[in-house]
Amino acid sequence: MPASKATPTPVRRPAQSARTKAPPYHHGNLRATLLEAAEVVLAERGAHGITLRDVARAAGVSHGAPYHHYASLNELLAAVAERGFVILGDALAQAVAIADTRERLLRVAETYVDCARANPERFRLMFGPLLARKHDHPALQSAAHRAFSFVLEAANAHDKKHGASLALAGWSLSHGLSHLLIDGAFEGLPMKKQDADTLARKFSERMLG
Amino acid sequence: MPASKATPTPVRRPAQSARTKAPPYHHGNLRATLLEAAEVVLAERGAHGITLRDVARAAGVSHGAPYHHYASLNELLAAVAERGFVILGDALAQAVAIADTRERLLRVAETYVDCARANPERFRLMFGPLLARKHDHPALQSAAHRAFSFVLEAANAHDKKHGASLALAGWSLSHGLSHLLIDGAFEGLPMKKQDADTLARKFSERMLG
DNA sequence: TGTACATCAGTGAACGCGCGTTCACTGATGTAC
DNA sequence: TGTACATCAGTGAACGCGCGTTCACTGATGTAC
Repeated sequence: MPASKATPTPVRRPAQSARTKAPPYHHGNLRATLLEAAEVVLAERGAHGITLRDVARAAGVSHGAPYHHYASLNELLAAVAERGFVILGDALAQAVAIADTRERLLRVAETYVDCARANPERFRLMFGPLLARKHDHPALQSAAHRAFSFVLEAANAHDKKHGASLALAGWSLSHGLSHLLIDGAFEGLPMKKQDADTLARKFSERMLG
Repeated sequence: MPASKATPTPVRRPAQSARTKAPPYHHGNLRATLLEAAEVVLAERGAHGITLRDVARAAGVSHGAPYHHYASLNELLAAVAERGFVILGDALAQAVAIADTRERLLRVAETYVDCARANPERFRLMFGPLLARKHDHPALQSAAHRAFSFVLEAANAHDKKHGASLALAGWSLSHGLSHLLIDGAFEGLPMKKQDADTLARKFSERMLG
């Protein structure tokens, strides 16, 4: 951390932001930069086609450099998935900040689907094979658990008696809608473009009666 | 097709079933055998880890042999996905063969989820990147369209006015439940094992009111 | 029925490729004194 | 402030690997006559 040094430290590290071209040595922020680069590559190539060497290229470092920050490609991907759950959790935390419990549930559904559509490949990664082995990735597991808990709590707040069942049903609805939308399964169906944005709310209203 | 020959044809092709060890030449049924082998490898390794060479090994032929039947690995995978939609479509065709339109919808949901849980990796393959490029695989596209049509029609039969919306909502519900179940997202939640079998029906009842 | 021959559907060696990972190295940094 | 040195975090060559695909080949089959 060069910033902790009190002396002026001239132009040795010129405005070392993540977007600046990386210097040959002591990047200073490579761990975070790799995570960002992985998101970019993921969005381009998909979880199937992502490669450690691609990520290193995108980050502007040699392909050996990432091993100083992540033990393997799998750990980097787990970090991306974890970040996805953190982002989803943060978005849901905002969504539930409303008194009306019915509207709260509708907003949870909307937020969930929006999150998936905003970054489809990351969404697929989050629920891919990594999640099945979440016990190997504690940080991923706890981030996922946190995100899920907002859904469960919102349902419980709305319906104390059948909260658990409502939560899983609503979650399933949002999750399935997310997948079908990003997979393009609805293509060819008579549905206007802007309708897609309102489906989460409409379907959830139907479920809540 | 050796079977079309009228003469007895002694023991040259000894009980040539798909399970018999393949003879070195002129397997006779390799296209179908490869498809079966691909399903086995898919279930073991997942869509991510499947390999043409693995499939050839599982089928008991050299790794060059598949090219006489499928132009590429991608075409073989498309054929597996297509078969998945055919199977799903057949199951749905049976499910909708009941007069009561409400019960019909409940059975569609049950069947959909059962199909996914019976073969999770194939389910993932069916809705994976191949589906997005379904225009390159007409047979896959039409099999998928047929399967989807059962869902849409069942909803229309139950509710002429809001059929389209109900169909997509019910489809989303079943699809999301399928994914969450096979991804193990519900693990750790207070839910008895046998409950999973009844979720599709319960959630759909909630949605239908 | 027998024979010649075209075609079909396998084999297995070979190709180039990009991958994940390792490793000896080295330049940059921070710290003890 | 200056110097010696340990440590950090890069580089880039190298490794072995399995992959998809191609290709010359050959054994088996079916057919024309």
